[in-house]
Amino acid sequence: MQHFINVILPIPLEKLFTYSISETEFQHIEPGMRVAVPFGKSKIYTALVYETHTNPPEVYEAKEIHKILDDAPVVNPVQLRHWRWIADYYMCTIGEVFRSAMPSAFLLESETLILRNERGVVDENGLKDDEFLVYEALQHQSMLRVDEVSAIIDRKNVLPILNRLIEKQVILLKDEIYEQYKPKLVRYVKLGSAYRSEEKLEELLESLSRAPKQSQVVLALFQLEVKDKKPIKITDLEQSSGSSKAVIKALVDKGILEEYLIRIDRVNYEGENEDFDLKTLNEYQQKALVDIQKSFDDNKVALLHGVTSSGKTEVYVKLIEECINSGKQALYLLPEIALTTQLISRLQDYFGEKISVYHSKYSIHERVEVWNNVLAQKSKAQIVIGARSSLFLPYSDLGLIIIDEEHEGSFKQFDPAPRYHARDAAIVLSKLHNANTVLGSATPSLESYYNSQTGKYGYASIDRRFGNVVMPDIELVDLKDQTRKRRMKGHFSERLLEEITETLDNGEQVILFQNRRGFAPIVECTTCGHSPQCPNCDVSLTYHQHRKQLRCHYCGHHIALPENCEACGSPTLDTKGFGTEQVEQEFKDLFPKANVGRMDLDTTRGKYGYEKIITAFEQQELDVLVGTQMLTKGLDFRNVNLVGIMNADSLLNFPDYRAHERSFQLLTQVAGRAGRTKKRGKVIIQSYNPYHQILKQVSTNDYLGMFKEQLYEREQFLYPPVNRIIKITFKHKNYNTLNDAAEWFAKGLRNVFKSGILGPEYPPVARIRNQYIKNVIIKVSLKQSLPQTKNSIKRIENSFNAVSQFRSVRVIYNVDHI
DNA sequence: AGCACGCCGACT
DNA sequence: GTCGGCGTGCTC
Repeated sequence: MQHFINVILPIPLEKLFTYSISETEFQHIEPGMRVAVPFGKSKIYTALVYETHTNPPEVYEAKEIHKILDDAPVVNPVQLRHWRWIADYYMCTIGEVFRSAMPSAFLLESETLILRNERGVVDENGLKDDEFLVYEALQHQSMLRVDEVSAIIDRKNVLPILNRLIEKQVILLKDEIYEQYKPKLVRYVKLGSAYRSEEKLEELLESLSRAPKQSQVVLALFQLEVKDKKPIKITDLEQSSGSSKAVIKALVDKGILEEYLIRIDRVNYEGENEDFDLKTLNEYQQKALVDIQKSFDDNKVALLHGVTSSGKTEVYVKLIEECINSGKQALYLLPEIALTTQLISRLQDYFGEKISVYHSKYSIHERVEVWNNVLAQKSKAQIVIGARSSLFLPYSDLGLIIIDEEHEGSFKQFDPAPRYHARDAAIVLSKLHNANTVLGSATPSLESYYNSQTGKYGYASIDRRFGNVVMPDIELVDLKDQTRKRRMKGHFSERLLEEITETLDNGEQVILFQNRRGFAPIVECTTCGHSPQCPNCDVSLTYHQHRKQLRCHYCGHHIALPENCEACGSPTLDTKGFGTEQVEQEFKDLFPKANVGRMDLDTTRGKYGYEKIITAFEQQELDVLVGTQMLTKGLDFRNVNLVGIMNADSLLNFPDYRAHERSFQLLTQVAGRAGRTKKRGKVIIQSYNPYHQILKQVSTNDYLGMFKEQLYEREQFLYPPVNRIIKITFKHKNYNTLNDAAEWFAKGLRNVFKSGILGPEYPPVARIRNQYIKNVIIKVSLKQSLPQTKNSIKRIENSFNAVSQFRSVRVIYNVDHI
């Protein structure tokens, strides 16, 4: 009997692929294991076994697998069902879900290596120039990679040449597969076996008397051994002996020390392991906890609506505690930017080593380790705290999912497919595990609040700040008025300056918020009005002061700041608009004595990027922190008493139906950073339009008013939560092709759906990386069947692809686009 | 998605 | 005359 497996490949193809396996392999292989399979003419992919069977495919001969990569499944059946749901709901392939769900180190890569053919007889004169170059290179190097060959002969397509060289017996090819994950090994030292006895030791020290450095090392080693009674890392020895690697190496070479390797986990909690007593909840938290549990009993998702610094985390901690006491796993999801050391160490205080962290700043190796720990149901991974991708870990027994900062748009993956919403996908996952779900926020998304109002979700609230700290006092400042009266100094109004002065005089800290998005500093010629544009995208270049550069935020193109206007030649270039950099600069000029720090994408690169700045601010080395939305999340600064919002209008004027909701959320969250201890905090919001409803609602903390008003608008214009939307994006490098294609598709949609089709329209940035972009939005009524709607769309796409002209147009679906 | 195959313009 | 452009079709 023949045996086969159907596998998922990490490529955007809808179908599963069938490979043949031997009887022995059949005994061994289970769904969820990885196999390496040949695909196409020359590629080897990591595939995931979906099922095994004995039905030979009818129309083709199945290839054999290359090899089995796992002894046991690394993905479980619940995950596969979850992936299937994501692929269906978000209109992508299961292969795309597979690719983004696994740590990249699990998806090994194959590479063709070029080796000398030792047995071939080479006629050097019979080689062409480029062939000779490769031949020559192989005389110096035993092997070459394909991209190296391509660099040598300065051409992309190297296969014809390689084929000729194989024919001429110059080279051989070898397929190399890399398993990317390597366990981390740490180097340890101990005393060489020859020196273990007392007298030998004395002899040794004697003999080293003329090598003070070396004897210092040996003595330090003793001390460490006595102190810790644990193996000693080379790095520790180096440190405590105050000597160098070279000295230690000399001792190892002499055989006085022995070096050995121990495999260790990269992800380790190294804090104190004392049990923290959970503070008892106050009455409001307690009430919320009871309400949440009530929702759980009704099998409902619970929405926890608690104002900023109301102590939601303590409620989560109680829930997690309960969950892990029943032996189940718990997942705490947060937006990437809210995953700060502050929060993690706070949770580690409660749960110690039971916590694993998983997010994008972790290395691929660390991710594999967390994955394996979850898979093995190790207790150190019983609680996972992470960003949206931690949804994909191989949980076998989830009891609780917490989605904190539930309203955050960044839970929706935007760029590579699957374009999933982690909150919604988490709710589905939770259902698959029969687990409980809590959504938490100080400013719930309209969707979630709506669901809690219709009874789909349960609802719990905390409307008081922890310790009865009062909500901050929010003051609106009219920039128009201030400008007219000439009271502005740069971008600072008189009121804001007064408050900053007072706060600094009191030895308290200030946060200044400027969201740079959509209002970046551009350069403009004051003579002709020209501003430098990106050659690849339809945007003005933005000015970055620290490098004196103009940069494109979409494609990364950058040039040095020109001296003269490239259109009219006048040296009258001036910056317009402002971002965090400019706020920082102006502030320094106004308050030369204060220490100011800046927190935005530019200053927080790297794994410890945020931490440096946050710690400096926390320890009050900085008096003022200027930043973007980054500083709204999960940060708890005790000594901040003033928050200044430089310009609220850029948020409000965003061309998008969610702009108002988002502004309310963002401003409320930023305002919540002020006055987290006894004293009442102060917030100043500067705006040209201080009578805007949203600003009023922010200043009076009127969530309900905002909800009602926004919901009314959504109902009027058929937007979520009363309707679903699917966005289709078309991209092509040719302007006309794109327009024709988008129109054609939209017409097809209008034929089927009659109403609810918007567009095609250009997005605010209509060309990125030389690709023109158009969007079509489909509003899908909640009564309409979603699967049927998607089917209709796919059918239109099929006929669309039959038009040869349109085949090269990229079509991207974004279900529930935010 | 990649990647090879196949048919047309600009150059060693 | 070749190199390399990208349109087209396929991958078990």
